[in-house]
Order: sequence, then structure tokens, then C-alpha cells
Amino acid sequence: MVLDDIDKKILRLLQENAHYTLKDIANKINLSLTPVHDRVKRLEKEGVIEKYVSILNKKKLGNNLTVYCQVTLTKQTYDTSEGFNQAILEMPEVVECNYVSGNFDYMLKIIIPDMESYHHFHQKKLSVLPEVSLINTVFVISEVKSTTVLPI
Amino acid sequence: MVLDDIDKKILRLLQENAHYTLKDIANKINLSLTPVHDRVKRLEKEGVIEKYVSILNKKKLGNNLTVYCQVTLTKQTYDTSEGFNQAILEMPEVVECNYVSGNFDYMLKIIIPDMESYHHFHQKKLSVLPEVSLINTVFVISEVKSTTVLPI
DNA sequence: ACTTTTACAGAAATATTTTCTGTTTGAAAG
DNA sequence: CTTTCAAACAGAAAATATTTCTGTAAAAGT
Repeated sequence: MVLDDIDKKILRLLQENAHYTLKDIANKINLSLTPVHDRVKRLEKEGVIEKYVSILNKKKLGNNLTVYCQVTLTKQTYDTSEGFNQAILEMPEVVECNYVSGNFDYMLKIIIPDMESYHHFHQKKLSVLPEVSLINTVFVISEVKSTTVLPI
Repeated sequence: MVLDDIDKKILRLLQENAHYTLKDIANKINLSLTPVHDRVKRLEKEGVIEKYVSILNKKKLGNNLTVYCQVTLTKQTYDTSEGFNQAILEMPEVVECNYVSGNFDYMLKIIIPDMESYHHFHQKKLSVLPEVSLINTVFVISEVKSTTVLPI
């Protein structure tokens, strides 16, 4: 799918604020409602726009600790990976999980209330997985930037 | 601010899909429009709901490479940190940046078209910052999980 | 040269959000 | 003990937004 300049403008706006109305967008890019509507629907259908979500404030929900876990598996086989992946998908405190290159196998991002909850998560949920051999924890001291906006 | 069970149900729904209508939500939690409307407005006003955004598909935008950069600064002073932070905020390919504990100072997440773009970013944008002393790159081979949904 | 497609505009129909009015309930004040 | 007040909710009306329909003009394909 080819994205022209108008598509890109629409995407930039919608990335910022999913509650912009078609009229808002139409005004900002000097078009009528129809093409804006058609383009947004097309972008949704093609999967360029994956979904619309609400971003909540972690701290106001009581999640005051963010950590990265660098995980090494016991074996680098497909079955071991798949088992680990499935387990991770079930854990709501794991908000990111990527299989990576380097000295460890997975990089995880965990959002959790406090150190005590992390201790529990580490000891009772993560390290007990049969696929997990080693966990190295990197604590976030201060968040500088966190955005869902992709460069277009 | 105290969140009761109804607030939490609303937040869980809106985290999933910011385009649920008040009616959708009202139906799902067996309430009329009024309390749903009032609660959503209150949650927005209190900052529990920070914003509504559209999630775009990275690959469909041509961003096929994700990497973590582990950055060590030249000095651990406030001014050095602040200088680095400001520079990072200006870089659209950096979607996450956290000051962390451990063997390095910052953990960055970079979303970028390909290895060539990363090479350019690394050499011409990141390593040239006067605050940066060392960069260790961890390449994402495969994305297992990536969510904006926080545990409630 | 003709047909088809694409991109757009305007307006009508439908749906949603917002505002208004009012009821019930439970807690605080007299 | 009863009166007052505020919070939580329901229903309906008003204001907005989205969706659908009709139509035009320009570009692309036959």
C-alpha cells in the first residue's frame, strides 16, 4: 500500500490524538469530510491503523516501578522459545517482550506497583518457568521518554 | 483519587479500544449513559486517562528494525543527563528512553526502517552527542509482545 | 474517443456525545 | 429523628459526529 502525503498527515494527526473528529482533521489538512473519511477507513482496513487505545497513567494506577528483565533460556530450541512466549503472553505485568541478539535471549519490560511486587513476580512467576535459566534485572530510575508515536 | 470497580471496568474497556462508544461501555457494564459519561470525564480530568491515541503498524510504515541501545554517558552529572535527555526528546526514532541502574546509564528503544538507517542513526545522531561515551546495541530479532495495556 | 476508476464535495440519514432535568440513596448537620 | 446536602444514576432533548448517498471532475486504462 502506497501512502501519499495526505495519508501521512492524517496518520500523524491520529497518532497524536485518536479523538480528533473527521472535521478536525478535514480542517487541519484543508479537505472535506468525504476524502478524510474514505482515507481513514482505508487505512484501518489495510491495517496501517491497527487500533485506537487509551493511554492510562501508570502511577495513578499504582504502578510505580518499571524494570527491564534480560532473560536467558535454558535451551535455544523452538519448543523452549514457544513455551516461554506463551507464558509471557499470559502475564499482564509484562508489557513488552522481544527475542533479541546478544548475551541474553529476551528483553522484557515490566510495569508493576513496587519492589515487593517485583520480588514476587521475579521469584514466583518468571524464574519458576522451566524455560528460564537466568534473569538480569535493570531498574528504571527515571522515565525520559515514552511514546506510541512512530516516525512517518 | 479512588477508583472503584466500575471505574476499573471502564478503564479496562477503554484501554482495549478507545473507540468504544459510551453506549457500548454502558451496555457492557450494565449502566446508563450518564454515569459512564460522568466517570469517563472525571477519569480524563484527573489524568488517569492521559490521552487517546492510534496505534499504527510499524512494518506498514516501513519500520522493520527495532533495537535497544544501552548508553553510557561521559559523566554522571545533572547537566550531562539533562543535555542528553533534551537531545533524545528531539529524536523521533527513539520511542522510549529510560535512565536506569546497572552497568550503563540509559536504555533506549529505537524503531527505524532498516540496518542502514540504524547505522546512520548510531554514527551521525547518537554517538556524536557530547554526553555519550558508550553505546551497546541489542537487536530485536522477533517481537513476542507489545502492549499499551496496563494491569488494573 | 470512450469507459472506468479515483479523489473529492455537499447533503441527508444515522449514531454518538453532551447537556439538562429529575429521582433515589446514603451520609452529615441541625 | 428528620432535614439537608451531595453523589450516583436514569431518561430525554440538544448539539455534534459519523456514515451513507448522490454527484462531479480529472486521470488512467481500453
